[in-house]
Amino acid sequence: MTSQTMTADPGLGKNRPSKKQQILDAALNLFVQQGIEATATAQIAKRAGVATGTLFHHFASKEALIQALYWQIKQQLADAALAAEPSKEEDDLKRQARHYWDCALGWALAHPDALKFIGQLYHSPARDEHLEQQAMTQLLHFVPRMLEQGSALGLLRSAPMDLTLALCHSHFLASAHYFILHPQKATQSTYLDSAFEHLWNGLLHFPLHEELVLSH
Amino acid sequence: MTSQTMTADPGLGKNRPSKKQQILDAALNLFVQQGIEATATAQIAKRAGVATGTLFHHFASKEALIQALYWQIKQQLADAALAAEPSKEEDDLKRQARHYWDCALGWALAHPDALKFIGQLYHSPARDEHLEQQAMTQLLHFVPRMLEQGSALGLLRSAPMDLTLALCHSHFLASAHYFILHPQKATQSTYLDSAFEHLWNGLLHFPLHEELVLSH
Amino acid sequence: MTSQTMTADPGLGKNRPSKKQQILDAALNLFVQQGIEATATAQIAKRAGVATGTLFHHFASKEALIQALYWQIKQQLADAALAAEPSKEEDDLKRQARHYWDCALGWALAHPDALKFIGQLYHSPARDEHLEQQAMTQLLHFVPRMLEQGSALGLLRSAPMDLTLALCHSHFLASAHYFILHPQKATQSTYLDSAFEHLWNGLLHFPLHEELVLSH
Amino acid sequence: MTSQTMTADPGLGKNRPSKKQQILDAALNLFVQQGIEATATAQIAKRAGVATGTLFHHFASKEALIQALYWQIKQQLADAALAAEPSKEEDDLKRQARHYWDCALGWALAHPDALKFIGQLYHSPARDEHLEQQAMTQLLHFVPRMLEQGSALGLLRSAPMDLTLALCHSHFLASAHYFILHPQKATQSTYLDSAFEHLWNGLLHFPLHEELVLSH
DNA sequence: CATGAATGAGTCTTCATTCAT
DNA sequence: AATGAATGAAGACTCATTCAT
Repeated sequence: MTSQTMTADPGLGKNRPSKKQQILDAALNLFVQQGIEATATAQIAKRAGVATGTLFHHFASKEALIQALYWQIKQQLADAALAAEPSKEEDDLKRQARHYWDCALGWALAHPDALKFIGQLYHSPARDEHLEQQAMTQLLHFVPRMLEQGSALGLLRSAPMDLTLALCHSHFLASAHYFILHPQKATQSTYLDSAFEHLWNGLLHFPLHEELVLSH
Repeated sequence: MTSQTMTADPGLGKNRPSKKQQILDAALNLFVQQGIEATATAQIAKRAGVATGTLFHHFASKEALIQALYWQIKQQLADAALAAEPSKEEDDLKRQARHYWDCALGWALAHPDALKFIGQLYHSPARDEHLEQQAMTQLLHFVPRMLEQGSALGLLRSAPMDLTLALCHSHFLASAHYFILHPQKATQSTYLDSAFEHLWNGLLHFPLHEELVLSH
Repeated sequence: MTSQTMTADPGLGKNRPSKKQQILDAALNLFVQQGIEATATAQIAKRAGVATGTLFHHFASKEALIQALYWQIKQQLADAALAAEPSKEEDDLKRQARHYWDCALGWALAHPDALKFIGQLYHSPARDEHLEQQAMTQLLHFVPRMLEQGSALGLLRSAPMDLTLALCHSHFLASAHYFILHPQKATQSTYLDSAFEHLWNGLLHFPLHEELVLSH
Repeated sequence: MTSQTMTADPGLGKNRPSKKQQILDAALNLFVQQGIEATATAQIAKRAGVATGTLFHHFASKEALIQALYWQIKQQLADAALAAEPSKEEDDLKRQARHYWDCALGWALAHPDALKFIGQLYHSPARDEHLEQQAMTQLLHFVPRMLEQGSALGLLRSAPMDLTLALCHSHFLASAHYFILHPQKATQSTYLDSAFEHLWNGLLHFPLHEELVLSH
């Protein structure tokens, strides 16, 4: 929660969020419910309790609003994953990975709309590839770091990094999406473990692998 | 197994596809390039070489067109995966899985637009969950069948089926997407193997697992 | 029922009405339910159980269909009123008028859609004034005849004929409409008498009139 | 009693009517000339000198515009009839009725389009029966009041109220329509008197009635 | 900063009519 | 005579954006 947008909230002592944030909140909610294109700026403004014109004072265009929202969410997600960074000395890479996974998944479950929004943009042709790259390198840099670490230790398969990153990203999104759709299953460790194991095992390097399969 | 839509093409001897198919083709192309919402029905019709009204003669609405397109693609994908069904006697489950994987991935690479379209719809709030279920059970029934088989053999982890299915689906989509974006990598077995291994290993059941990790 | 459209019904011995008549029937029904403009020719054809093209074989245009329908209905209404023409010797003009009124109203109640259709066209700017005149003079000539007769006898006020005709026409339409909307009231003579008396008294010529009012 | 829509005309000192009123005026004019269905919203906007969107800023739909227009006209008509309410002490009910009649007819002749519009809607299947009821009870309440009064005095026939109301309404519409079509006749008292007498006599109660007819 | 009426190009969809079969 | 796929102009309505207050 560190890099929270602190735009000099004009609300002074009051706890009411700034109009800008109200707009972002309203937008997120509506985008997820109805889709991005299907949501009119006027509707966002109404839901946020401001005038139509006000929206365009804070965001140059609808497109800019979408990108600001996207960036804010990615930032919050990274913050959440890094919130209580595990001691670097932690010798167990898996446990470390699980720590990040739990933090990120926990945040996702607490902010289902944010996750769904990310998902919506993921496959959109309007997706800003450059923005995505930035987010990954600036915010979620710990993911490639861990992968390299594990690979160097011989624990993880030495797979192409960019492919692996893409697969991890998609795996996380799919898992989070699943648990958001079935909230009661997010409380059962069977399901939670299974999702993480699926990812982790997929990354592992197994000398015994072939034997196991052939001698089934 | 060819459930190809054979709508008694009125072109008879001529090889020209039916207007309905022309519309579907044009729609797919434009949807992927510009996004679904950003594509006007009039533009689809023009690209298809028919009148605006013709589109609505064949599809009740833009929404119906989208669903018809989705269904057709899923059907073709299933057909492709089942095209040369491996001998049932095949004792190696992994090889069998790889066979399906290669067929499906091959089709995806040959039809990048179709894949991208599926991806676009995947996270859309307009997504018809019911249709998705139908597609999975009617067309891609071989996936759950294999998972159960492997689980019964003790080869695969006994994970919740619905979660596993969702993760496999997303993994396939992400992989295909990656190779479509980087076509030259789709010719290198390093990459191709890596993508499949990631999925397969994630599914495996390892008695030795914990030991391996702890004794790294 | 004399001038029924006898278009050489190709149905031969069968009792099924000709396609042309089926179209007219379907059109009437839909026009009344949804409005004329709101009813598509394709819908009429479907309801009539014929192809879209067939409609345009029998009627040059939608407009022509409407006019044909209008004419047919006016004809049937006139036929109904004249069905059992009272003996000319009938000395009581009021009884004679009531006879026509009852016949016409009876037909209207038996054909509510027909009446509503006439009503719809009554105030339409698309109304063909010429056609209306023709209908009045050719089919309902007995109305002006009676008015003149009554006026000559000194029984009816000598009011301008065209104004009186318009008022009678509108009175009949309004009455019929009322009884169609409230069918159970069409069985009570209180209501039926009241509607007719209202018209008839309005036409009467009263030397005693002013006195009655002033000395109330 | 002037329930005129006084929507705080933003024109301030300027005499230019609000855009909303401009739209209503343009709509009335075009509806009457071409018919309601035959008039495009874009055409209304153009005639009103505003953008297409502006129309839908003030009225949710074409349907809503029609209803707003209808309501405004009924209001103005009621205002006109009640403009110079006759002294309550007026002992002659007929003279009182004639007063209302003249006021209403005068307004109708001064606003022929308004009258024609009412007429068009009168028989439309799109007619909102509920709105009609409201208009009658809220705006034109003096009509049923007079009828009851006259009936209590024994002057008017004790006919069913709702039927009588419908007949009076239709009679007024037909009369107004007639005079609008033949404006020069609206200056001759022969015609004006005749129209009113027709209505009034139709309402009267005549003990001598039968005798008069039988002894013609 | 905030407002919300105004804009007009653009969207999806309808529908009377035609014509090859 | 009957069919129904095809047409494309036209319609109602939307919406991102601007601007005077």
